[in-house]
Amino acid sequence: MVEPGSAAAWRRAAAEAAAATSDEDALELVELFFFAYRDFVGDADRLLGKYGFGRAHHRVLHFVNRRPGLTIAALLDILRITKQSLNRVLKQLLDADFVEARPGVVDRRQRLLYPTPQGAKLARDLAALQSARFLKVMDGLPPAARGAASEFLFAMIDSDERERVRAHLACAKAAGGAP
Amino acid sequence: MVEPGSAAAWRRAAAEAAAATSDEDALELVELFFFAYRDFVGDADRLLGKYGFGRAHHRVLHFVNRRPGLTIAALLDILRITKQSLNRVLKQLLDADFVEARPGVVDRRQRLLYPTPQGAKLARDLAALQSARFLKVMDGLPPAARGAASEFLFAMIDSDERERVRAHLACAKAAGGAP
DNA sequence: AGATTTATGTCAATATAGTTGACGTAAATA
DNA sequence: TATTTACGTCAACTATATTGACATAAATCT
Repeated sequence: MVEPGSAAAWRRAAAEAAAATSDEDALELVELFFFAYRDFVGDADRLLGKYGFGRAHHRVLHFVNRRPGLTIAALLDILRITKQSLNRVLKQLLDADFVEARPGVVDRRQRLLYPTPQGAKLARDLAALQSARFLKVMDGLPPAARGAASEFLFAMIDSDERERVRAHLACAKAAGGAP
Repeated sequence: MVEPGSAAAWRRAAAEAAAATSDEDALELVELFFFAYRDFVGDADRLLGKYGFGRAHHRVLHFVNRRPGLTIAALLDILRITKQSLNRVLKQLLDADFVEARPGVVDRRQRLLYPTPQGAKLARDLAALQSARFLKVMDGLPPAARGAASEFLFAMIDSDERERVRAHLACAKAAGGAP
């Protein structure tokens, strides 16, 4: 493919082969990301269907379980939806006794959200499904590549959002949410 | 953390530190994947809004542009939605002259879908946005980790779907779709 | 103490993206 | 000729989100 005598062409090809990610590679990554996410959420969708819940319920239940005592405002901030949209889903989870709301102790206007025992169980089951996919993938990856996957995902997040995500992870870890 | 004298505990800790992915790590990956995808699609959403289109239009336009001459059936197979759902968005794309349908030459029942010039341009602009995120991420990653990201995403796809995805990518590459 | 802000709830209308089910039509195929 | 295939379409429905307006109780400011 490299024409003999063309130093520029050779240099270009060498540079590409060495490290750079081409536009075509990037497009492939875009599509792989789409397909990977499609299958990733598919696992949980099937289980949620048995309870008459959807993805919206999953997200709420997940974050409530992961950070018990979460306020409405904090949840809205994570999910990036309006309170009206959240309220519909949250009310169903409260009615079905998967989530419980207690008035805040320091600020009684707040409603602190906690998973009920059955809520925590469903959250764990859903997380187990999705974690299982990751565990299997990581297990099949060469050890050196494992840290890369996590680094890669973190880098995919908006740069001005990374600190908040990092804080959320630290907070969840400290709370010992659904381990 | 490692109690002296406990060989079993030491071996466990060493094994974990060496390679294994813990349940807590897996949970973190689940959340990172959620946040990464949220921001990834956010880029395109903003541009689509200017045209009055949504994510559904994006997906159709993307795959039509990537594999010109795609049939309805093939598109349904990729998107995993019903033809009624596809038809609504597809009709809008046809009406707005972003996609064109030509009767199949070998089988005249088929409608082969092609992007119009302005459809191809929008598809390219959208792809450029999302590719840019990947290019930036890959550029910031150590060279050794770059291949890992692609491998990782591919491994995240359902095992019984990987062949079809591989075929799609090969097909798109051969067609030279929107490079 | 009274005024204002904050955290949250709620009603109503609307949009987008998807579903199931039923029926129609033209072209390919057995 | 009969059947299957590829696609279109009408209708009713669900899920998830939006905007806008208004209500309430608790915290906070002056």
